[in-house]
This record gives sequence, structure tokens and C-alpha cells, in this order.
Amino acid sequence: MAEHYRKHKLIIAMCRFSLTAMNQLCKVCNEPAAGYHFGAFTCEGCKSFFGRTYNNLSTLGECKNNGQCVINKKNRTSCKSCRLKKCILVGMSKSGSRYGRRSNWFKIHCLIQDQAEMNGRTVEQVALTNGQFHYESKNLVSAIKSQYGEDTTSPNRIAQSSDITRVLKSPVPTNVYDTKLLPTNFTHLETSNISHERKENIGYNRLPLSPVSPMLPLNSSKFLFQHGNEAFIPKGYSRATKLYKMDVNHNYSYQFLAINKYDSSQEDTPVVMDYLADTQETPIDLSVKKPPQLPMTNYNLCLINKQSSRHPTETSSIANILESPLDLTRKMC
Amino acid sequence: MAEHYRKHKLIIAMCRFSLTAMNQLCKVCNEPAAGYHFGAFTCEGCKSFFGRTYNNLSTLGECKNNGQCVINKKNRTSCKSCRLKKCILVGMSKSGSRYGRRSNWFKIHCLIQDQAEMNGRTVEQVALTNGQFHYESKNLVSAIKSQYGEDTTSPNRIAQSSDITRVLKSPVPTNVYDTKLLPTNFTHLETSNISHERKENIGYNRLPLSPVSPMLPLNSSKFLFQHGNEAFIPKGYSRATKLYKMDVNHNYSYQFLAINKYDSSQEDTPVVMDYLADTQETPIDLSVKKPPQLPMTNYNLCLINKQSSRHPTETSSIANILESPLDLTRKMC
DNA sequence: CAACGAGGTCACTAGGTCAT
DNA sequence: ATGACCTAGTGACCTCGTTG
Ligand SMILES: [Zn+2]
Ligand SMILES: [Zn+2]
Ligand SMILES: [Zn+2]
Ligand SMILES: [Zn+2]
Repeated sequence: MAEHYRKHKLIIAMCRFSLTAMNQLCKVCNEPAAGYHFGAFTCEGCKSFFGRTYNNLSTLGECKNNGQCVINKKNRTSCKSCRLKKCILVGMSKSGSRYGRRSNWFKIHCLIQDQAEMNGRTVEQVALTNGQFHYESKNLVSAIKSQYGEDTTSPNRIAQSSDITRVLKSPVPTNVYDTKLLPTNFTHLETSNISHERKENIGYNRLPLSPVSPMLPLNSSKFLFQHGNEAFIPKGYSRATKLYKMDVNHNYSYQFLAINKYDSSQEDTPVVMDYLADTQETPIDLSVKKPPQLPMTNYNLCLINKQSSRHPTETSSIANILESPLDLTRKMC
Repeated sequence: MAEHYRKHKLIIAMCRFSLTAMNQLCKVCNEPAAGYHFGAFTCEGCKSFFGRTYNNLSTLGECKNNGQCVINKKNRTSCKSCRLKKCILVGMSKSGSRYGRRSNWFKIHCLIQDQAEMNGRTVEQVALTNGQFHYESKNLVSAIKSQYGEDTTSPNRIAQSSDITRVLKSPVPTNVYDTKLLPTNFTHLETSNISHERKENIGYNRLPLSPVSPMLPLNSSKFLFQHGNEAFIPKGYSRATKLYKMDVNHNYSYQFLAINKYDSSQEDTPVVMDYLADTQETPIDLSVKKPPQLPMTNYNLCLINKQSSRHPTETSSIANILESPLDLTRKMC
């Protein structure tokens, strides 16, 4: 337990660094991204291009390649029409802007995702080796089961595993594009799912359950998150913070937490908290890309994203989980 | 026995959930609120914005929409003028909090009561539309009834919803705007209400419902403590705490709780406790600032601000009174 | 001492500038 | 027209002081 919290502190400490140090790539041209601009990670060039072009669509010109150009770093200036189309496709929009620093939660998920892709592991495996228990949902289900049984009759029942699988199985809306640009310029794009709600296009879409703030290294077996009376946070975080939650549409929302108890004599033990439910379930402005719709079973709860080619009885995952944790000292500048 | 425990635990958890839900949204932009800032529940962004802008009105700029912008979470950064106007409209001010350093539950309660009186609705109705579901006891009462049967004869019976529908009347203040910002920048706002009393002068000393800490599910209808010497609290609440109680005259008192038994081997089960009654039964002070003896004028509004500041003995000249409230922080130069 | 708001910090971004 | 660089905010997180 103490070990987990030591790791956690490392993660918190590194969250002070800039997100631009992460190796995000421009979603349009694949150049290293300069930041999150108009709803997507982009380079300086694509950011400026989108900002200029948005208010000056008449200067776009026509594609000489039948709109089939594949945008990359080299050719991005050669076809403005296709470049803008790519911008729209990756979700850029004037209404997708965000300000201020990213949450620690977001940064940690960037790291974990990055690490998972680099090592070919699942996000859950990486998360587990770094004390981010909230990625692992199977334990939560079994914990709830054993705790409360399968009582489906009581109206006061605590959440059941069926509730959770229902969340995971729910249909997923498809991508959302900027409504101003679409009809006038790119009518050939699919417009049936257009909405004013924007979704961020980073691929941190694999969180099976309650991606909780990094300040809250959640022991899922103790976290009755869905009915919400307890959470655990490490000693030292004595202020209200946020708790993130994914709804049936894979939108993320947050709620505020407040501490009820704080035992300063216990150095490394977590602190029990209540959380304050937000009935509005307001989507997070900086939300993430939605996962593809996959058939779900009870078995692959923890394997949601990896197409469940795994057997539920597989034991090799233990070895993966026991791998070395994230090297949190690298790529800090 | 185990079955008995489970029922208790479920109900306790439910009580805690409903009582813990603050559900406050930013009055300016509708994002989940981070706290009570400058006189209103606001998010972090609107809090910082107001704090910055108040001392730097020259940077406001002009609204390009004739001052008609409807502020929300997405567009709040696009028109500073309208954002600040909204801040003022919802009552933000640097002149000090109306309610002092009371709990957020107290503030929410006061605000709900104000709103109920202004709109001629019951506190319960307003509470429900503000996400304060704990004011609504019917569901809980029926739930408990179904669990324990309907014993209406016992003096310890569960409270009926009729027990808590009594609402005390008190004078209703209309809107009060910040006096520094109004005349110079927003003369088009309705100013006829400025001469009314500030809310800090309204007495909330006879609250019909419980504006108490979220830790303490206090409505008598939600207390299982009444049925004996046992209470159930989740594991981890190992420190002495208070238990609030409302008597038939709607006076509140509290008792101290202390742990007698603590089974640390049971990881996730609630802990059975006895509670130790405080012989004093000290009543809770639910009053806010006393109403003044003099009728209010425009002058008096400023005077009140002064008096509630740190120098109550300072005798102010008329010139001083007409000045804007002192605020030397965050000079933008 | 637990709760909480004001104020501060600084990681972040839209928009502008200007050499290319 | 482009994009590296700059500037004025913006807001997530934190500290400190007050207070009940
Ligand atoms: Zn690019
Ligand atoms: Zn093209
Ligand atoms: Zn706001
Ligand atoms: Zn405006």
C-alpha cells in the first residue's frame, strides 16, 4: 500500500511539467504538436492555418486531386482544401477551444496511454503498475458482487455488475464535426451525427470505468463509485478536487469531492471521502475521443479496448502487470 | 444478523449520498461550481475572472453583440463585458460574503430559502430544482417504511414529509449589485433595487430544514440513530464527530459520537458504533448577521459594507462612504 | 482542528506579429 | 500565405488565514 502511494506522489510531481513535453503529434499533419488548439492537438502551422481560414473560407481554392490528398508535414501547404478538411475531420472547431492548464488527471492519462502504445500493453496494465487502480474494472465488479450480492429487486440496492456492464455495452455516437464548416464546404462528409458538443480527439478512450482524478488512486474494491459514498485519497490532498466519470455515451463528466475525515497521524494511509454528486453530469470540456462500438461481454470488462482476443483465464497478463512501472523521469523537457 | 446489517448499510449509504449532493453549478456559466466565491457559487474560471477584472475594468473591452451575449461554459471567454455583467447580476461582489464563513450547506440553504420566498414556492420545490434532493424526504421515508414497516405510533417514528413542510416567512430582499461596478460601467442595469437591504441583514435563525454539514445526515427522518444505541458508519470514520438532531421546535442540537467498536479485519463492512450523548445538547447557532435598526438607503448599503469589513470602529465620512469598497489586491497596472 | 474562501502561481491557449 | 514567436489572458491547483 505504501508502495503504491510513493509511486503516486511521483506522478503528481511530474504533473507540474508542461503537457507540450509529451510526444503528442499534430492530428492533421503528424508534426510534433505545439498544444491543443481549437479542439485538437496540432502544430503551430495547422493551428494558424485553421484560425486564418475559418474566417476566410473564400480563399480556400479547389483541390486538384479530387479531394483525395493525404495531408502530412511535407505537403500540408499544397492543398488548402484538403488541409481544412482534415482539420474538420480531426475535430477542430472554433467552439472547441479550451483555456488554462490541463488537469493532472488528463496528463496522467496522456502518459499512460503513451506508455501503453509504446510497449504494446493495455492501458490497464500500465495503469496498474503505476497505482492507477481505477483503470481496472473487473475487481470493482466482483467486489460489488460479493459485497452486495445480485439483489436486483430492492430499489435501494447498491450498483450491480449488470449496471456496470450496461454502461460498457452502451452504443457510442460517432464523430462530431464543426457545424459551420461542414455544410458549406464539405457536404460529402457524413453529417447525420453533427452536434454542437465537441469531443476531443485524443485517444484516451479506453477507460472502462470511472477515470478518477489522479489525486485519487482509487482502490476500486472500496470505491462504491456509482452510488458514491466513499473514495480514497492520499494523505496531503486536503482540498476539494474532482472525480471523473464516464456516462453511457462515453462522455466524461466530473464531480467535486470534499474531505470528511483526515487522520494526520496516519502517514501513508488513504483518507476516506465523500463525493458530491453532480446531477447535471456536465460533460467535460476537454473530453476525449469516443471508443469504437464493440460487442461486450461480462468477461472482457477489463479488456474493453483490445478487441478481447484474450481468454479470461489467461495468466500471462500477470507477468505484464508486474513489469517495471513508468519511468517518470524521462522526456521532461 | 448479517442481513440486518446489510439493510442498515444500504440505507445509511443512501442517506449519505443524498445529503452529500451539493450539486451547485456556476451561477455565471453553469459549469460545476468550485465553491462560494465573491458572493455566489461559481466555477474556478469565473472566480478568477471576477477577481482579475474587478481591479482592471479598463481592459474589459466592448461587447460586439450589443451586450446581449448569453454566457455559458463554451463562450464565457469570448465576451468579457457580458461575462462581468453576468457576474454582477448573480450577485458577485468584493464587499464581503453575506453569510460569513458558514458551511456551504448553510449557504445553499439560505439561497434556497430566499428563492422560495421570492418566487412564492415552497422550500422543497426550490430545493429539488437546485439539486438538493435531501430536502425531499418522501422517497426516503417510503424506502425506510418498506424496510422496517410503518410504525407511526412510536415516538421515535420516522418523520413524515408534512413535518418538514413548514416554512418560516421573513422579509425578502431583492437584488443587490456591487456598488463599485454599477454606476460607472453598467448604468443600463436596473438599479432601483439597490436601496434594499442586503441579504446579510436577513435573519436565518429559524431555519425549517437542516443546513448542516454533509457528514451529518441530519433530518430526523433519515436518522437511524433514534432507534437505539447503535449507528452504522462506513469504515474509516474513526474520529469523533458530531451528530445533529432537530427537535419538534426545529431547534438543532448536536451530540458527539465516539467509536466503541472497530473491526479492522472487516475491510469493507460498516462499523457498528455506540454514540455517546453530550449532556449539554448545545443548540446550534443558525443566525446570520443581525438586521439593522435603520431603514436602508443607498448610503446605508455602502455603510454596511464598511461595517462588515475589518475596521468596524472607523467613522466614515460621506466621501468615504461613497467610495468603492477597498480592494488593493491584484493590481494589474 | 476541520472547513473553506481569497489570493497567488503558472501551465496553458487564442490571436497577433513579422521574417521567410 | 506560412509558421515561429510573442502577449494577454485563462483556469486548475495550491497556500494561507479565518472561523466556528
Ligand atoms: Zn500540423
Ligand atoms: Zn487536395
Ligand atoms: Zn463559471
Ligand atoms: Zn457580449
